[in-house]
Amino acid sequence: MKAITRFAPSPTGYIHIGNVRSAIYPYLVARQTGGKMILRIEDTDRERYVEGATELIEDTLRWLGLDWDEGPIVGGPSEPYFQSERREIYLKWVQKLLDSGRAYADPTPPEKIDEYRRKCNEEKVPFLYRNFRPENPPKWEPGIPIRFKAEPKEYSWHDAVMGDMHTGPEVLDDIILIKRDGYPTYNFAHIVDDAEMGVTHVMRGVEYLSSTPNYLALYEAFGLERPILISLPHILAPQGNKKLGKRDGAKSVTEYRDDGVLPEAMLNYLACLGWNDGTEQEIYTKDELIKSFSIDRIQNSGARYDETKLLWLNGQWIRRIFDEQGARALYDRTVNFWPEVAASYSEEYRVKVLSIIYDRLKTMSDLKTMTEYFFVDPDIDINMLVENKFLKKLSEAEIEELLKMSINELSEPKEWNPESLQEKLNDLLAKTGRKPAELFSLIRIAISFAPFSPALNLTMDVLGRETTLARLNAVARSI
RNA sequence: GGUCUCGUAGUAUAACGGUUAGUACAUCGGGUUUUCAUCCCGACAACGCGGGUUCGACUCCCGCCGAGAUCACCA
Repeated sequence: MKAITRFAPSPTGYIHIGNVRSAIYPYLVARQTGGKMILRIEDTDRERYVEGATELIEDTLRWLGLDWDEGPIVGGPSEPYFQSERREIYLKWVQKLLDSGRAYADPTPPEKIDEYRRKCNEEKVPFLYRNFRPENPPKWEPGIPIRFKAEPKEYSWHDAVMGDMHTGPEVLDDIILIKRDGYPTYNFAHIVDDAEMGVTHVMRGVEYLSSTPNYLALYEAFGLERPILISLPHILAPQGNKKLGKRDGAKSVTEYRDDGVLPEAMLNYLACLGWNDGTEQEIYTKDELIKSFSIDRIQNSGARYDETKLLWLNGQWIRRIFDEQGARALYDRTVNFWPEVAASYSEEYRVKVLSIIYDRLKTMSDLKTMTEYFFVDPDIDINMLVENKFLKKLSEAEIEELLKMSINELSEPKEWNPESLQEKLNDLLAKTGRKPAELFSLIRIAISFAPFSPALNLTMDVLGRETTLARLNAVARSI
Protein backbone atom coordinates (compact mmCIF):
# COMPACT_ATOMS: atom_id res chain seq x y z
CA MET A 1 0.00 0.00 0.00
CA LYS A 2 1.35 3.38 -0.99
CA ALA A 3 1.27 5.53 2.11
CA ILE A 4 0.49 9.21 1.91
CA THR A 5 1.92 10.67 5.08
CA ARG A 6 2.44 14.15 6.33
CA PHE A 7 4.42 16.23 8.72
CA ALA A 8 2.28 19.11 9.87
CA PRO A 9 4.15 21.41 12.23
CA SER A 10 2.96 24.76 13.40
CA PRO A 11 5.44 27.55 12.74
CA THR A 12 5.98 28.62 16.31
CA GLY A 13 9.74 28.20 16.48
CA TYR A 14 12.48 25.77 15.73
CA ILE A 15 12.19 22.02 15.48
CA HIS A 16 13.92 20.24 18.33
CA ILE A 17 14.83 16.63 18.92
CA GLY A 18 11.66 16.16 20.94
CA ASN A 19 9.41 16.68 17.95
CA VAL A 20 11.40 15.92 14.80
CA ARG A 21 10.62 12.23 15.06
CA SER A 22 7.11 12.95 13.88
CA ALA A 23 8.71 14.06 10.63
CA ILE A 24 11.15 11.16 10.34
CA TYR A 25 8.72 8.30 10.75
CA PRO A 26 6.16 9.56 8.23
CA TYR A 27 9.01 10.14 5.82
CA LEU A 28 10.31 6.60 6.21
CA VAL A 29 6.86 5.12 5.72
CA ALA A 30 6.22 7.21 2.62
CA ARG A 31 9.53 6.25 1.05
CA GLN A 32 9.28 2.61 1.98
CA THR A 33 5.91 2.21 0.32
CA GLY A 34 6.66 4.42 -2.65
CA GLY A 35 4.00 6.82 -1.44
CA LYS A 36 4.14 10.51 -0.76
CA MET A 37 5.33 12.76 2.01
CA ILE A 38 3.44 15.99 2.49
CA LEU A 39 4.64 19.01 4.42
CA ARG A 40 1.79 21.13 5.69
CA ILE A 41 2.18 24.26 7.74
CA GLU A 42 -0.45 24.57 10.43
CA ASP A 43 -0.43 28.28 11.04
CA THR A 44 -3.92 28.89 12.34
CA ASP A 45 -2.77 30.25 15.66
CA ARG A 46 -1.89 33.81 14.83
CA GLU A 47 -0.79 34.62 18.36
CA ARG A 48 1.92 32.03 18.47
CA TYR A 49 3.01 32.47 14.90
CA VAL A 50 6.72 33.16 14.59
CA GLU A 51 8.13 34.93 11.57
CA GLY A 52 10.71 32.79 9.84
CA ALA A 53 9.73 29.58 11.60
CA THR A 54 8.58 27.97 8.37
CA GLU A 55 11.97 28.49 6.82
CA LEU A 56 13.58 27.03 9.93
CA ILE A 57 11.41 23.95 9.58
CA GLU A 58 12.21 23.54 5.90
CA ASP A 59 15.86 24.04 6.62
CA THR A 60 15.85 21.35 9.31
CA LEU A 61 14.09 18.81 7.12
CA ARG A 62 16.42 19.44 4.23
CA TRP A 63 19.47 19.07 6.44
CA LEU A 64 18.24 15.72 7.68
CA GLY A 65 17.61 14.64 4.11
CA LEU A 66 13.84 14.47 4.54
CA ASP A 67 12.49 15.79 1.28
CA TRP A 68 8.76 16.25 0.76
CA ASP A 69 6.70 15.61 -2.37
CA GLU A 70 4.01 18.14 -1.67
CA GLY A 71 4.13 21.29 0.36
CA PRO A 72 5.73 24.71 0.47
CA ILE A 73 8.27 25.40 -2.25
CA VAL A 74 7.51 22.25 -4.24
CA GLY A 75 3.76 22.82 -4.47
CA GLY A 76 1.36 20.01 -5.31
CA PRO A 77 -2.20 19.20 -6.33
CA SER A 78 -3.71 20.30 -3.00
CA GLU A 79 -2.21 23.75 -2.84
CA PRO A 80 -1.99 25.82 -0.77
CA TYR A 81 -0.13 23.99 2.01
CA PHE A 82 -0.46 26.77 4.55
CA GLN A 83 -3.64 26.41 6.56
CA SER A 84 -3.99 30.15 6.88
CA GLU A 85 -4.52 30.25 3.12
CA ARG A 86 -7.14 27.52 3.13
CA ARG A 87 -9.87 29.26 5.11
CA GLU A 88 -12.44 29.08 2.35
CA ILE A 89 -12.01 25.35 2.18
CA TYR A 90 -12.71 24.94 5.89
CA LEU A 91 -15.73 27.18 5.63
CA LYS A 92 -17.03 25.10 2.76
CA TRP A 93 -16.65 21.93 4.82
CA VAL A 94 -18.14 23.36 7.96
CA GLN A 95 -21.16 24.49 5.99
CA LYS A 96 -21.98 20.82 5.32
CA LEU A 97 -22.07 20.24 9.05
CA LEU A 98 -24.12 23.35 9.64
CA ASP A 99 -26.58 22.20 6.99
CA SER A 100 -26.88 18.72 8.40
CA GLY A 101 -27.33 19.99 11.93
CA ARG A 102 -24.05 18.56 13.16
CA ALA A 103 -22.58 21.96 13.93
CA TYR A 104 -23.91 25.18 15.36
CA ALA A 105 -22.91 28.77 15.81
CA ASP A 106 -22.20 29.48 19.43
CA PRO A 107 -22.61 33.07 20.58
CA THR A 108 -21.89 32.27 24.24
CA PRO A 109 -19.35 34.80 25.54
CA PRO A 110 -16.05 33.36 26.85
CA GLU A 111 -16.76 34.63 30.36
CA LYS A 112 -19.93 32.60 30.46
CA ILE A 113 -18.03 29.50 29.37
CA ASP A 114 -15.46 30.07 32.09
CA GLU A 115 -18.30 30.27 34.55
CA TYR A 116 -19.68 26.90 33.43
CA ARG A 117 -16.25 25.39 33.71
CA ARG A 118 -15.72 26.78 37.19
CA LYS A 119 -19.03 25.46 38.34
CA CYS A 120 -18.21 21.96 37.11
CA ASN A 121 -14.87 22.06 38.82
CA GLU A 122 -16.48 23.07 42.08
CA GLU A 123 -19.01 20.30 41.83
CA LYS A 124 -16.26 17.90 40.79
CA VAL A 125 -18.08 16.81 37.69
CA PRO A 126 -16.37 16.66 34.31
CA PHE A 127 -16.89 19.80 32.27
CA LEU A 128 -18.61 18.97 29.03
CA TYR A 129 -19.73 21.82 26.89
CA ARG A 130 -22.48 19.79 25.31
CA ASN A 131 -24.36 20.07 28.59
CA PHE A 132 -24.44 23.82 28.14
CA ARG A 133 -25.40 24.06 24.49
CA PRO A 134 -27.26 27.27 23.72
CA GLU A 135 -30.88 26.49 23.13
CA ASN A 136 -31.52 28.52 20.04
CA PRO A 137 -28.25 28.95 18.22
CA PRO A 138 -28.35 31.87 15.80
CA LYS A 139 -27.59 31.66 12.12
CA TRP A 140 -23.86 31.69 11.66
CA GLU A 141 -22.09 34.85 10.70
CA PRO A 142 -18.41 35.80 10.85
CA GLY A 143 -17.22 36.61 14.35
CA ILE A 144 -19.12 33.76 15.96
CA PRO A 145 -17.37 30.45 16.73
CA ILE A 146 -18.75 27.25 15.30
CA ARG A 147 -18.96 24.12 17.41
CA PHE A 148 -19.41 20.50 16.52
CA LYS A 149 -22.58 18.94 17.85
CA ALA A 150 -21.34 15.79 19.49
CA GLU A 151 -23.35 12.60 19.70
CA PRO A 152 -22.17 10.89 22.87
CA LYS A 153 -21.38 7.26 22.21
CA GLU A 154 -18.65 4.69 22.51
CA TYR A 155 -15.79 4.44 20.09
CA SER A 156 -13.36 1.66 19.31
CA TRP A 157 -10.40 2.02 17.06
CA HIS A 158 -7.01 0.62 16.39
CA ASP A 159 -3.87 2.59 16.96
CA ALA A 160 -0.93 1.07 15.13
CA VAL A 161 1.36 1.68 18.11
CA MET A 162 -0.95 1.66 21.13
CA GLY A 163 -3.14 -1.19 19.97
CA ASP A 164 -6.90 -1.54 20.30
CA MET A 165 -8.50 1.44 21.94
CA HIS A 166 -11.90 1.95 23.43
CA THR A 167 -13.58 4.91 25.07
CA GLY A 168 -16.98 5.72 26.47
CA PRO A 169 -19.32 8.58 25.57
CA GLU A 170 -17.94 10.83 28.29
CA VAL A 171 -14.98 11.89 26.18
CA LEU A 172 -17.03 13.34 23.34
CA ASP A 173 -17.78 16.99 23.40
CA ASP A 174 -18.81 19.96 21.30
CA ILE A 175 -15.36 20.99 20.16
CA ILE A 176 -14.75 24.29 18.44
CA LEU A 177 -14.41 23.95 14.69
CA ILE A 178 -14.06 27.57 13.65
CA LYS A 179 -12.72 30.12 16.08
CA ARG A 180 -14.06 33.61 16.67
CA ASP A 181 -11.30 34.97 14.45
CA GLY A 182 -12.47 32.87 11.55
CA TYR A 183 -9.55 30.47 11.60
CA PRO A 184 -10.21 26.76 12.08
CA THR A 185 -8.93 24.88 15.11
CA TYR A 186 -6.32 22.14 14.69
CA ASN A 187 -9.02 19.64 15.62
CA PHE A 188 -11.04 20.55 12.59
CA ALA A 189 -8.51 21.74 10.05
CA HIS A 190 -6.35 18.63 10.10
CA ILE A 191 -9.37 16.42 9.40
CA VAL A 192 -10.32 18.47 6.38
CA ASP A 193 -6.78 18.73 5.07
CA ASP A 194 -5.96 15.08 5.56
CA ALA A 195 -9.10 14.20 3.65
CA GLU A 196 -8.44 16.65 0.82
CA MET A 197 -4.83 15.59 0.55
CA GLY A 198 -5.54 11.90 0.66
CA VAL A 199 -3.49 11.22 3.77
CA THR A 200 -3.56 7.53 4.64
CA HIS A 201 -1.35 7.45 7.74
CA VAL A 202 -1.76 10.00 10.50
CA MET A 203 1.33 9.96 12.70
CA ARG A 204 1.49 12.34 15.60
CA GLY A 205 2.46 12.55 19.26
CA VAL A 206 0.52 10.60 21.90
CA GLU A 207 -0.87 13.82 23.27
CA TYR A 208 -3.53 13.53 20.56
CA LEU A 209 -4.64 10.10 21.66
CA SER A 210 -7.17 11.51 24.11
CA SER A 211 -8.88 13.61 21.48
CA THR A 212 -9.02 10.86 18.89
CA PRO A 213 -12.68 9.95 19.63
CA ASN A 214 -13.65 13.48 18.70
CA TYR A 215 -11.78 13.10 15.43
CA LEU A 216 -13.51 9.80 14.85
CA ALA A 217 -16.84 11.55 15.32
CA LEU A 218 -15.82 14.10 12.74
CA TYR A 219 -14.78 11.47 10.20
CA GLU A 220 -18.14 9.87 10.76
CA ALA A 221 -20.10 13.08 10.39
CA PHE A 222 -18.39 13.70 7.08
CA GLY A 223 -18.69 10.12 5.95
CA LEU A 224 -14.93 9.86 5.67
CA GLU A 225 -12.94 6.70 5.92
CA ARG A 226 -10.66 6.66 8.96
CA PRO A 227 -6.99 6.90 8.15
CA ILE A 228 -4.50 4.64 9.88
CA LEU A 229 -3.86 6.22 13.26
CA ILE A 230 -0.41 6.11 14.76
CA SER A 231 0.54 7.62 18.08
CA LEU A 232 4.18 8.35 18.72
CA PRO A 233 5.32 8.25 22.34
CA HIS A 234 7.21 11.19 23.69
CA ILE A 235 10.90 11.65 23.89
CA LEU A 236 11.73 12.31 27.51
CA ALA A 237 14.13 14.91 28.86
CA PRO A 238 17.44 13.59 30.26
CA GLN A 239 16.28 14.53 33.76
CA GLY A 240 12.92 13.84 35.32
CA ASN A 241 9.96 12.26 33.63
CA LYS A 242 8.87 15.14 31.47
CA LYS A 243 8.66 15.08 27.76
CA LEU A 244 11.55 16.85 26.15
CA GLY A 245 10.57 20.37 25.29
CA LYS A 246 12.06 23.77 24.78
CA ARG A 247 11.65 24.50 28.46
CA ASP A 248 13.96 21.62 29.33
CA GLY A 249 16.53 23.16 27.09
CA ALA A 250 15.81 20.98 24.08
CA LYS A 251 18.21 22.21 21.48
CA SER A 252 17.06 22.82 17.97
CA VAL A 253 18.07 20.21 15.45
CA THR A 254 20.06 22.76 13.49
CA GLU A 255 22.01 23.68 16.59
CA TYR A 256 23.49 20.22 16.47
CA ARG A 257 24.40 20.80 12.86
CA ASP A 258 26.23 23.95 13.92
CA ASP A 259 28.00 21.99 16.64
CA GLY A 260 29.34 19.53 14.10
CA VAL A 261 26.91 16.65 14.30
CA LEU A 262 26.36 14.89 10.99
CA PRO A 263 22.83 14.60 9.65
CA GLU A 264 23.39 10.87 9.13
CA ALA A 265 24.10 10.44 12.82
CA MET A 266 21.17 12.59 13.88
CA LEU A 267 18.74 10.72 11.66
CA ASN A 268 20.17 7.39 12.76
CA TYR A 269 19.94 8.25 16.45
CA LEU A 270 16.46 9.71 16.35
CA ALA A 271 15.02 6.94 14.20
CA CYS A 272 16.35 4.33 16.62
CA LEU A 273 15.10 6.13 19.70
CA GLY A 274 11.90 4.24 20.34
CA TRP A 275 12.14 1.98 17.37
CA ASN A 276 14.26 -1.02 16.40
CA ASP A 277 13.99 -3.69 13.78
CA GLY A 278 14.68 -6.57 16.14
CA THR A 279 18.24 -7.10 14.95
CA GLU A 280 21.35 -5.90 16.73
CA GLN A 281 22.26 -3.37 14.08
CA GLU A 282 23.19 0.05 15.49
CA ILE A 283 24.31 2.02 12.48
CA TYR A 284 21.73 2.67 9.79
CA THR A 285 21.96 4.71 6.64
CA LYS A 286 18.85 6.52 5.50
CA ASP A 287 18.26 3.84 2.88
CA GLU A 288 18.62 1.09 5.43
CA LEU A 289 16.12 2.85 7.66
CA ILE A 290 13.67 3.12 4.80
CA LYS A 291 14.11 -0.57 4.14
CA SER A 292 13.77 -1.89 7.68
CA PHE A 293 11.38 0.56 9.25
CA SER A 294 8.08 -0.79 10.42
CA ILE A 295 5.33 0.96 12.31
CA ASP A 296 4.46 -2.03 14.43
CA ARG A 297 7.91 -2.05 15.97
CA ILE A 298 7.65 1.48 17.26
CA GLN A 299 7.99 1.39 21.03
CA ASN A 300 4.85 2.30 22.95
CA SER A 301 6.54 3.86 25.94
CA GLY A 302 8.49 7.09 26.08
CA ALA A 303 12.19 7.07 25.33
CA ARG A 304 14.73 9.18 27.14
CA TYR A 305 16.98 11.39 25.11
CA ASP A 306 20.62 10.50 25.64
CA GLU A 307 23.08 12.89 24.08
CA THR A 308 26.05 10.67 24.90
CA LYS A 309 24.78 8.01 22.56
CA LEU A 310 24.14 10.57 19.85
CA LEU A 311 27.74 11.70 20.09
CA TRP A 312 28.99 8.13 20.03
CA LEU A 313 26.98 7.53 16.88
CA ASN A 314 28.36 10.71 15.41
CA GLY A 315 31.89 9.44 15.99
CA GLN A 316 30.94 6.20 14.29
CA TRP A 317 29.59 8.12 11.31
CA ILE A 318 32.67 10.30 11.06
CA ARG A 319 34.85 7.22 10.83
CA ARG A 320 32.48 5.52 8.47
CA ILE A 321 32.49 8.40 6.04
CA PHE A 322 36.27 8.58 6.15
CA ASP A 323 36.68 4.85 5.64
CA GLU A 324 34.07 4.43 2.94
CA GLN A 325 34.15 7.72 1.08
CA GLY A 326 37.65 8.93 1.81
CA ALA A 327 39.38 11.83 3.50
CA ARG A 328 38.20 14.30 0.93
CA ALA A 329 34.53 13.45 1.48
CA LEU A 330 34.91 13.92 5.20
CA TYR A 331 36.84 17.11 4.66
CA ASP A 332 33.93 18.54 2.69
CA ARG A 333 31.84 18.25 5.84
CA THR A 334 34.35 20.15 7.95
CA VAL A 335 34.79 23.45 6.12
CA ASN A 336 33.14 25.58 8.80
CA PHE A 337 34.79 23.92 11.73
CA TRP A 338 38.48 24.66 11.48
CA PRO A 339 40.22 27.05 13.86
CA GLU A 340 40.65 30.52 12.38
CA VAL A 341 44.40 30.10 12.17
CA ALA A 342 43.87 27.32 9.64
CA ALA A 343 42.53 29.72 7.06
CA SER A 344 45.92 30.55 5.58
CA TYR A 345 46.80 26.92 4.95
CA SER A 346 46.00 24.95 1.84
CA GLU A 347 43.11 22.53 1.64
CA GLU A 348 45.60 19.81 0.95
CA TYR A 349 47.31 20.46 4.26
CA ARG A 350 44.03 20.52 6.13
CA VAL A 351 43.03 17.23 4.56
CA LYS A 352 46.28 15.75 5.83
CA VAL A 353 45.61 17.03 9.33
CA LEU A 354 42.10 15.65 9.18
CA SER A 355 43.39 12.26 8.01
CA ILE A 356 45.41 11.73 11.14
CA ILE A 357 42.99 13.27 13.62
CA TYR A 358 39.56 12.17 12.40
CA ASP A 359 39.28 9.09 14.57
CA ARG A 360 39.46 11.27 17.67
CA LEU A 361 36.55 13.50 16.70
CA LYS A 362 33.22 13.22 18.44
CA THR A 363 31.85 16.23 16.62
CA MET A 364 33.28 18.37 13.87
CA SER A 365 33.62 21.30 16.22
CA ASP A 366 36.32 19.33 18.06
CA LEU A 367 38.58 20.37 15.21
CA LYS A 368 38.77 23.86 16.63
CA THR A 369 40.42 22.80 19.84
CA MET A 370 42.23 19.71 18.64
CA THR A 371 44.17 20.97 15.65
CA GLU A 372 45.46 24.44 16.49
CA TYR A 373 49.09 23.40 16.86
CA PHE A 374 49.11 22.19 13.28
CA PHE A 375 48.63 25.74 12.13
CA VAL A 376 50.39 27.94 14.66
CA ASP A 377 53.39 27.39 16.93
CA PRO A 378 52.09 26.56 20.41
CA ASP A 379 53.05 28.60 23.44
CA ILE A 380 55.87 26.88 25.27
CA ASP A 381 54.77 25.73 28.69
CA ILE A 382 57.73 24.14 30.48
CA ASN A 383 55.52 23.03 33.35
CA MET A 384 53.64 20.75 31.03
CA LEU A 385 56.90 18.97 30.29
CA VAL A 386 58.26 18.90 33.80
CA GLU A 387 55.03 17.79 35.41
CA ASN A 388 54.22 15.09 32.90
CA LYS A 389 53.78 11.82 34.72
CA PHE A 390 56.60 10.15 32.79
CA LEU A 391 58.93 13.12 32.57
CA LYS A 392 58.83 14.33 36.13
CA LYS A 393 61.29 11.60 37.06
CA LEU A 394 63.89 13.16 34.81
CA SER A 395 66.10 16.12 35.70
CA GLU A 396 66.09 19.19 33.52
CA ALA A 397 69.58 18.28 32.34
CA GLU A 398 68.36 14.88 31.24
CA ILE A 399 65.47 16.41 29.40
CA GLU A 400 67.76 18.85 27.66
CA GLU A 401 70.12 16.05 26.69
CA LEU A 402 67.28 13.95 25.31
CA LEU A 403 65.98 16.89 23.35
CA LYS A 404 69.38 17.51 21.79
CA MET A 405 69.81 13.89 20.79
CA SER A 406 66.36 13.95 19.24
CA ILE A 407 67.13 17.08 17.28
CA ASN A 408 70.36 15.57 15.97
CA GLU A 409 68.75 12.34 14.95
CA LEU A 410 65.84 14.04 13.21
CA SER A 411 68.08 16.49 11.43
CA GLU A 412 69.77 13.89 9.32
CA PRO A 413 69.00 14.49 5.66
CA LYS A 414 66.88 11.48 4.99
CA GLU A 415 63.34 11.00 3.88
CA TRP A 416 60.58 12.56 6.01
CA ASN A 417 57.63 10.23 6.01
CA PRO A 418 55.77 8.21 8.60
CA GLU A 419 57.82 5.04 8.03
CA SER A 420 61.27 6.62 8.16
CA LEU A 421 60.20 8.71 11.12
CA GLN A 422 59.14 5.62 12.99
CA GLU A 423 62.54 4.10 12.26
CA LYS A 424 64.24 7.20 13.57
CA LEU A 425 62.19 7.10 16.72
CA ASN A 426 63.10 3.47 17.23
CA ASP A 427 66.78 4.29 16.71
CA LEU A 428 66.48 7.03 19.28
CA LEU A 429 64.92 4.64 21.71
CA ALA A 430 67.90 2.33 21.30
CA LYS A 431 70.50 5.07 21.51
CA THR A 432 69.09 6.77 24.57
CA GLY A 433 67.98 3.66 26.36
CA ARG A 434 64.79 5.46 27.33
CA LYS A 435 61.34 4.01 27.52
CA PRO A 436 58.86 5.00 24.81
CA ALA A 437 56.75 6.65 27.46
CA GLU A 438 59.57 9.04 28.27
CA LEU A 439 61.01 9.81 24.87
CA PHE A 440 57.73 9.98 23.00
CA SER A 441 56.00 12.07 25.65
CA LEU A 442 58.84 14.54 25.54
CA ILE A 443 58.80 14.99 21.78
CA ARG A 444 55.04 14.93 21.59
CA ILE A 445 54.60 17.67 24.14
CA ALA A 446 57.47 19.73 22.78
CA ILE A 447 55.98 19.91 19.32
CA SER A 448 52.34 20.30 20.29
CA PHE A 449 51.87 21.39 23.89
CA ALA A 450 48.48 19.83 23.54
CA PRO A 451 46.87 17.46 26.02
CA PHE A 452 46.66 14.86 23.30
CA SER A 453 47.58 14.37 19.68
CA PRO A 454 47.79 11.67 17.01
CA ALA A 455 50.60 9.14 16.75
CA LEU A 456 53.97 10.86 16.99
CA ASN A 457 55.38 9.87 13.61
CA LEU A 458 52.18 10.98 11.87
CA THR A 459 52.10 14.28 13.67
CA MET A 460 55.73 15.02 12.75
CA ASP A 461 55.11 13.95 9.20
CA VAL A 462 52.27 16.41 8.75
CA LEU A 463 54.08 19.19 10.59
CA GLY A 464 57.13 18.75 8.36
CA ARG A 465 60.80 18.64 9.19
CA GLU A 466 61.30 22.36 9.41
CA THR A 467 58.50 23.06 11.85
CA THR A 468 59.22 20.00 13.93
CA LEU A 469 62.88 20.92 14.39
CA ALA A 470 62.13 24.57 14.96
CA ARG A 471 59.75 23.70 17.76
CA LEU A 472 62.16 21.24 19.35
CA ASN A 473 64.94 23.83 19.21
CA ALA A 474 62.72 26.49 20.71
CA VAL A 475 61.96 24.23 23.63
CA ALA A 476 65.60 23.28 24.08
CA ARG A 477 66.56 26.93 24.27
CA SER A 478 64.00 27.77 26.91
CA ILE A 479 64.99 25.06 29.35
C1' G B 1 -10.82 14.21 40.00
C1' G B 2 -12.68 11.67 35.06
C1' U B 3 -10.73 9.17 30.73
C1' C B 4 -6.59 6.88 28.35
C1' U B 5 -1.51 5.02 28.02
C1' C B 6 3.00 3.05 29.80
C1' G B 7 6.49 -0.01 33.43
C1' U B 8 13.40 -5.32 31.32
C1' A B 9 20.33 -2.88 34.01
C1' G B 10 21.91 4.48 34.79
C1' U B 11 20.13 4.96 29.32
C1' A B 12 18.16 2.80 24.52
C1' U B 13 16.43 -1.91 23.65
C1' A B 14 16.00 -7.93 22.45
C1' A B 15 12.84 -11.91 24.15
C1' C B 16 6.87 -12.85 22.14
C1' G B 17 5.30 -19.81 27.88
C1' G B 18 10.97 -23.25 28.67
C1' U B 19 17.69 -18.87 27.39
C1' U B 20 23.20 -18.92 32.44
C1' A B 21 17.41 -12.87 30.43
C1' G B 22 20.95 -11.11 24.60
C1' U B 23 22.96 -6.32 22.39
C1' A B 24 24.55 -1.14 22.34
C1' C B 25 25.77 3.53 25.02
C1' A B 26 27.61 4.94 29.81
C1' U B 27 30.77 3.21 34.01
C1' C B 28 35.09 0.24 35.75
C1' G B 29 39.45 -2.94 34.54
C1' G B 30 43.07 -4.90 30.74
C1' G B 31 45.65 -4.97 25.80
C1' U B 32 47.52 -2.19 21.04
C1' U B 33 55.71 1.22 21.72
C1' U B 34 53.72 8.37 24.64
C1' U B 35 48.95 11.22 25.43
C1' C B 36 43.79 11.46 23.81
C1' A B 37 40.87 8.62 20.71
C1' U B 38 40.01 4.38 17.62
C1' C B 39 40.17 -0.87 17.78
C1' C B 40 40.19 -5.53 20.72
C1' C B 41 39.28 -8.32 25.42
C1' G B 42 36.86 -8.48 30.16
C1' A B 43 33.71 -6.84 34.43
C1' C B 44 29.55 -4.52 36.82
C1' A B 45 24.44 -4.11 36.07
C1' A B 46 17.60 -5.31 34.81
C1' C B 47 12.24 -8.34 34.27
C1' G B 48 8.01 -2.26 39.75
C1' C B 49 5.09 -5.20 43.76
C1' G B 50 1.43 -9.00 45.05
C1' G B 51 -1.87 -12.63 43.66
C1' G B 52 -3.56 -16.14 40.17
C1' U B 53 -3.54 -19.52 35.21
C1' U B 54 0.23 -23.29 33.89
C1' C B 55 4.47 -28.91 34.62
C1' G B 56 6.77 -24.06 33.69
C1' A B 57 5.77 -17.00 33.31
C1' C B 58 9.49 -11.03 31.71
C1' U B 59 5.94 -13.08 28.48
C1' C B 60 -1.34 -14.57 29.74
C1' C B 61 -5.29 -12.68 33.64
C1' C B 62 -6.49 -9.63 38.12
C1' G B 63 -5.20 -6.15 41.91
C1' C B 64 -1.78 -2.61 43.76
C1' C B 65 2.16 0.83 43.22
C1' G B 66 4.81 4.14 40.17
C1' A B 67 5.21 7.29 35.73
C1' G B 68 2.96 9.97 31.74
C1' A B 69 -0.94 12.12 28.47
C1' U B 70 -5.51 14.70 28.13
C1' C B 71 -9.83 17.35 29.90
C1' A B 72 -8.38 25.35 25.44
C1' C B 73 -11.80 29.78 20.58
C1' C B 74 -2.89 25.80 21.36
C1' A B 75 -1.37 22.62 18.27
